Amino acid sequence: MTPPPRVRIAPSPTGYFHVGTGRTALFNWLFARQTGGTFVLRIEDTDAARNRPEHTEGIMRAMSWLGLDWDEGPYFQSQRSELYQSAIQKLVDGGFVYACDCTPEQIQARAKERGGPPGYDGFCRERGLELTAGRLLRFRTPREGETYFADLVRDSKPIQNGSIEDFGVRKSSGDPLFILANVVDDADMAITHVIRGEDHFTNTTKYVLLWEALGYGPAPTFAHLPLILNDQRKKLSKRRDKVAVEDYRDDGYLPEAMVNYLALLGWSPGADREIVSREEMIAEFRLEDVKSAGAIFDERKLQAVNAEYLRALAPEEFVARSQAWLLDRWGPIAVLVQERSRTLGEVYTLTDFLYRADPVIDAEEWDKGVRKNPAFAAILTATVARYAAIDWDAGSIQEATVAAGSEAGVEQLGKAQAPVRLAVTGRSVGPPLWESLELLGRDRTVARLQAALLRLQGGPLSM
RNA sequence: GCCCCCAUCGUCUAGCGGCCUAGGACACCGCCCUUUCAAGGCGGCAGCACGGGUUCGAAUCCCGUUGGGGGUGCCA
Repeated sequence: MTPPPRVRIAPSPTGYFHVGTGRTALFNWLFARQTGGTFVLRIEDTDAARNRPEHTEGIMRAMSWLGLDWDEGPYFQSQRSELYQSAIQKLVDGGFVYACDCTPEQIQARAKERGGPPGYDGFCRERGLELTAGRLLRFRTPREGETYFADLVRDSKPIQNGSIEDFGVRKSSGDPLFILANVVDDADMAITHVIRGEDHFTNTTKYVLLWEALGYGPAPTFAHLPLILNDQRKKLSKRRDKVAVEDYRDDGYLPEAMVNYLALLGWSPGADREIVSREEMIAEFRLEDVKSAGAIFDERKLQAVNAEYLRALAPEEFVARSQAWLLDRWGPIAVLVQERSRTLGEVYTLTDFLYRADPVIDAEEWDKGVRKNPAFAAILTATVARYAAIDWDAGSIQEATVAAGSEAGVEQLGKAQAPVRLAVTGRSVGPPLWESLELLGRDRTVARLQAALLRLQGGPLSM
């Protein structure tokens, strides 16, 4: 009998939990739960520059929200350096690595000069540079032979070792590079199945080369999952796509619906079913059944799935869960409207802009605001531009609004913020604006400003 | 450029040589139900990228073409 599998999810702390990471975590989790295996959480934080403790909390919160409980960890690569150092020493002793002092510029320049492909050309391979600190260590990729790994999801064929460049394993700072830490940890944690995104497919050949050099025995089994794409068929990117799991949580999706939808991206329960319980997924999930083509993330379909889950809720539970969601949004702003409210009813109208898809625009106040402020449009245009480029906190928003105002020739803060307040909240009075915008979020704020500009274009005719 | 992967309705997918006149879901469009809007029911629109093979038979296997994606960092 083979021992139960050990799998892992290994996110790097980048500040949010990517839906692709969520799907990968889910498939690992399903596999572990189904086989009685172990699901390990490992934080890959070898890049000290990008490393922040609060990001790790975000990862764990998102995983918990999705209901993906881990059995071991979190392990932190930043706390396991002895392990990597001894692996590096092993590579040094075995003659598997050499020192390199080329700068990226030099490497690039040489590539350009010879007109060949970019990438490292092996310049230092035979220079016999001393393996001192301050120098990058590169893996001496065999020139002969080929390397192969089997994949449960997609076809893979042997790769000519000669086509693999001498990749770095230790930074000049002494810290391990991703590939090294990744291999060492998988070996140390006895990972049996590496289930990860297709973007790691090419890395896997290097992974196996390293694994063998370190004498770790049989390599794990691999399963490279199809990428989740945007509607341009490109890898989902933070810059232009809604990629953070927490954003979907904040928009009011149910975690069980999110999990169900994510499972449908690359896998199918078959028999013309789509809505399936967690238990059914655990029972029926097969890595071998995962599709190998990329899948576009379609929020409309997610909405439909979510709507089904919502309708299936018992009424009391629906009330409880929607209340909790409402409270989350409204709580932080409540205290800010206390001194502005004459009745509890007004508390609602002063804060409704936060949890409605679009603000309720009071036509009278809008017309009056536009009439009284010749720079109305100019201010909105200037804020749209500035809001895109700032940190999203109350202080920065205030600064940017003041700057936008003077750009539009308005020095009074009251006048500069009025159009923004009208555009975003629909009213001329309300809670403090900067905090309101911070809570509302950059995307929604900017979208409303743009909608207001559009509304303005039809404005003069109707006045 | 080079290496690798992928290819069924607009989108997510079922299909793993005959059950395919290609099924389901989302979206869209009708009709029914309904005081309204949803939900629900019924129906419609829409796809095997192309070209060669293999086979009695191909969406399913093979080759090529085209198209798409990923990788090509002292990021992970």
